[in-house]
Amino acid sequence: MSRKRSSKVNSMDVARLAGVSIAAVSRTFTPGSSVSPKMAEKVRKAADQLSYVPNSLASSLITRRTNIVALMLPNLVNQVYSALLSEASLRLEENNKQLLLFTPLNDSDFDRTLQRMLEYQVDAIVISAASISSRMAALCLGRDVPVVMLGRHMPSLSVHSVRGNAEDGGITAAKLLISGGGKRFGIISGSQTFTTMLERQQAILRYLSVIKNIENVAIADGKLTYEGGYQAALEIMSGEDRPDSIFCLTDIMALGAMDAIRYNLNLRIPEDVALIGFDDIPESAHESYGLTTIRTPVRRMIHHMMNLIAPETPLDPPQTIMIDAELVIRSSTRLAVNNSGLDS
Amino acid sequence: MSRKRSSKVNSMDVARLAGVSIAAVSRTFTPGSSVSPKMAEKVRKAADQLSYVPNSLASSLITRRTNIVALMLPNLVNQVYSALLSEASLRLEENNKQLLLFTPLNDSDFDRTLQRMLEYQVDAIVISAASISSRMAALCLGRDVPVVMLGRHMPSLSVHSVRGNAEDGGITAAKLLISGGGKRFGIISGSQTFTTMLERQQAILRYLSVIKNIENVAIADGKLTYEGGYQAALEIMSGEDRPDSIFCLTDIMALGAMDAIRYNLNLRIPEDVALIGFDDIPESAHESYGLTTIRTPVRRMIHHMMNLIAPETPLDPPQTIMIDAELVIRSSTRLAVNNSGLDS
DNA sequence: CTGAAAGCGCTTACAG
DNA sequence: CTGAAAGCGCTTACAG
Repeated sequence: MSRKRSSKVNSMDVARLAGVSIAAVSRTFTPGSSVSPKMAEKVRKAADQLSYVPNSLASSLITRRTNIVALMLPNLVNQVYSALLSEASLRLEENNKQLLLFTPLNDSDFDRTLQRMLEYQVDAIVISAASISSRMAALCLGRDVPVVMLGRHMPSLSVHSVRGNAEDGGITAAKLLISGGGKRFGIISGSQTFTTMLERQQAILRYLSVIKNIENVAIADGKLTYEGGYQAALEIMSGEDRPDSIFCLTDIMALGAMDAIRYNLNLRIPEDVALIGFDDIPESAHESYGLTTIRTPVRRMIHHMMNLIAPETPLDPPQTIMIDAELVIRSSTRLAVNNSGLDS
Repeated sequence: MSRKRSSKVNSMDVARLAGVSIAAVSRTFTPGSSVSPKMAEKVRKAADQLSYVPNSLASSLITRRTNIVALMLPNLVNQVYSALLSEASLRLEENNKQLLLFTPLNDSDFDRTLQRMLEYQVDAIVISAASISSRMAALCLGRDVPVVMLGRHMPSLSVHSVRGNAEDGGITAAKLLISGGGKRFGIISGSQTFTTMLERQQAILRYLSVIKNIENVAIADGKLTYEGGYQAALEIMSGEDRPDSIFCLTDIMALGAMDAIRYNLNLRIPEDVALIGFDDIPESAHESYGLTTIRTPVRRMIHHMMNLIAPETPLDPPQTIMIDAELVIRSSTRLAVNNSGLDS
């Protein structure tokens, strides 16, 4: 069978047909190796004839580089993660690296996932919105594989991290809603296991409290989904002191909240209620929504990630890269009624 | 340095510490191998002590299985692909397989991408909405790696394929718009390089023409994006014989079209114009849209894909699995004015 | 159940 | 520039 023969073609077969050593065929397929054009020509011809495909696993065994980077994402229902993945895939592809994707089912098997990444000898590990034990972090460090956390910082871990400035983002959001005349505030929050959510919320609450002396803020859990945001909005808006301004800790929840407010509660946005989100997912720009939001700087995050996983970048000391918040104003918020909010 | 030592721990180190052979350590880490509990215990202890992580690349060299399946997706801006990826990732994870992701930049390097997949010795190749040369298909077949195309069928290729029934979907959509009283029709189409788009469009046109004798259908290219759909809708609606019914070959374009119709043209949906999409992405269910659509059966597609890439499934003969269209009625279409449309 | 040995397909000093 | 040889870290008949 041609099938059997074909599946066994290796560098020796090519070498034999070309009448050269296996070192020669290895060299012609290794950019930068010293082979005469004549030799390379012979080898390539033989390789083509046999449909030879080099085994990168075997070569990785020796070179100790796989050109595979592992990426761990919590899910893809939130478009931010799609965007992160998409951008990472693009940049990696440009650099001839492969992306090995992991989306752990339950939060509990992060460490097992990490273990599998190491078994595959990945060159680097990128983790978004998930945690990792210090034991595993040490293991990665010990094996010289860089780890970068996206959108989360764990000072105790001594791994790289890249994230938006949640503190700054929260303050910017708070300033905007206040400047728009906001008096009563609500927050639709997400799972507290995501530190980013916590940081955003705390920044907002602190600003409201310290600067504006506002203490009673309605908070509801939007569960990081459209439906959750929808329900959370209904909950928040059913209270006696109905908010006129709502912070949604992610855009996807904000979209749900907007739909609930418009179509279930029949209120106007931003006249009756102003909303601001976080992330800037594509849908937020749709004319149906026009959500004002604090953008998650996906491209810049991936740009820094690429630098951090480069072999030239030392693992130690771990770098913490913080990217400034970027406000995207659309139509879900009110214009400043005066300058007091923005200046204070 | 502990770093250096740690990065060199292999089965020999473990064997030495445990006082056994390397075969023994290999066996304790290979489920189903015959090792006495006593031996396994000794080995595990030594392995833990050294933070040993087996090198799956080395073992793949011998077992000829990597447990890696390669997935090629055109992009992630369309949420259908996110859904496909998400579901595939989930199912693969459950089966202890890894997902190696490829998103080729230009259509031209599909073959090069495929080559790289083979270099990594992936167990299977899954391709969505992209083409592959017959040469590469033969190469995969020759190396015994199953290839399954998602949402596209190429009879000439002799690889597996799984897809929704585009013909049936197109007809279902046409029937619905006709039953809703549609008289003048428009189509917002996508890139013709995607056979699925072509099939949907042809099914619609054929049905309109053959069954209803409707020949002049306005067609505009929506470029498979929200913005493209928006522009295409403006274009189609600016013609003299303004359509009262529009087919959008993907939901994402339908969303753009809806926004254009409502907010730019100030027309009502479905009273002035009815729209139907294809895919059923999450946004289509949002209350702001309520898009009636023909669902792409993502879960069932991935389910079949998993079966097709199983080692038990023979590569030959290639299987073509066709999944029936599923109509999801929401509020962007009109109710049947009478039975004539649905019955004919 | 266990170990010694061959070998998976490649790369890389080393010597020429 | 080229080849012979050692070796990357593992698995698997084979013999005991």
